[in-house]
Amino acid sequence: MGRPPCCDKVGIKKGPWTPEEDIILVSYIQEHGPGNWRSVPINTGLMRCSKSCRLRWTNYLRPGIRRGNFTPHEEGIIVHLQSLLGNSLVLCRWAAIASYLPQRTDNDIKNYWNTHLKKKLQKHQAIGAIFAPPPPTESSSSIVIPSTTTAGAGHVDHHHDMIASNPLFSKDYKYSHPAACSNPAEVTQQLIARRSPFATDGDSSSSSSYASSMDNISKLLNGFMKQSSPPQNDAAADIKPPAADIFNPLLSSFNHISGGNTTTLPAFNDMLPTPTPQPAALMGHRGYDDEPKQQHHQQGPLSPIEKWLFEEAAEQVVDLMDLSDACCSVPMMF
DNA sequence: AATCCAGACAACCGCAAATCT
DNA sequence: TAGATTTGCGGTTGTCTGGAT
Repeated sequence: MGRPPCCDKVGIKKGPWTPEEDIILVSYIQEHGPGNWRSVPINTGLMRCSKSCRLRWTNYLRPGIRRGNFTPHEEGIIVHLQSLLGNSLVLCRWAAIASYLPQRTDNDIKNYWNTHLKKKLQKHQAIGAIFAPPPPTESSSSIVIPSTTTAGAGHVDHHHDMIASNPLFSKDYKYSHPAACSNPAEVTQQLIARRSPFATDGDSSSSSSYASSMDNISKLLNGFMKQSSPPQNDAAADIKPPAADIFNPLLSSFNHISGGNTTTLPAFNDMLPTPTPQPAALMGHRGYDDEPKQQHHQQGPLSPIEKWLFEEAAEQVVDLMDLSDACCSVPMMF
């Protein structure tokens, strides 16, 4: 007696998305906005489940997504927050971490962690196991929590070790991360400031994110518009072709934006990610897409857990600074 | 040139929480 | 209030690509 099924399981297409499917999805969302995902495959004729449509949009097609290499600054944030969120809660909160990097998706961050940062840290920790001073004693005041992440499976992590042994903190991160300053209060403020998706931190690279995403979609649209071949299979033949009156303005808008003009397409502007760190992400609340949008824009007070995390982060940075000072004379292995 | 292998990343799966009737 | 359903998240898998042999 709940909601009707979003889609029929029979005939659902899986695997990589085709440019045609992307176009259909983008054009539909451009017209109707994201949300109400169960209606997307029904109304577009896409042979995909609503879940797949949402994932495709969220992780790939959504405007504002920044693709490509992660900066040392971003790496620092990820490693830092992963050391906090990934080891202090039951699960690693990729969504919470992603909320501090509005231009990156949780999937991207997760992938980047698993393919790059995890190995980087493991390598460093392996070296550290040989050269590092004795581990802290149990009398240390820091909280020791069993790791539940894949990265840390089977061992207990100490926050200080995690951060102090972090090559990003001791090298690139130390000098590029705005939070890597000597004032713990400022560090906390900076972390809190990142709750705002529109907070500027002087990162010049951030300005390119929207354009790069627009560029991708523009290419997609261009490629699609050039194609004159009919759908290659029966299933695709059933797909309702997007109307030209949707595509033409869409294409011109994308070209306009990706061409360097800062004027944004209003409809897409409204759809820009609202990556305000959601207390829900920390508290386990599951928000819905069709929730009132202003809810995501509100900064709101910090949840108790967030407060605790930020306070602890500030305390740990103080300790980190002590450690960094102590280790400054030690040549880095990188 | 062909094959193998590892890295990168897109997509899927399962689960839990929220929502609806 | 119960049960069905949707939605979102984290973990995992599958596929593609580039480099090495």
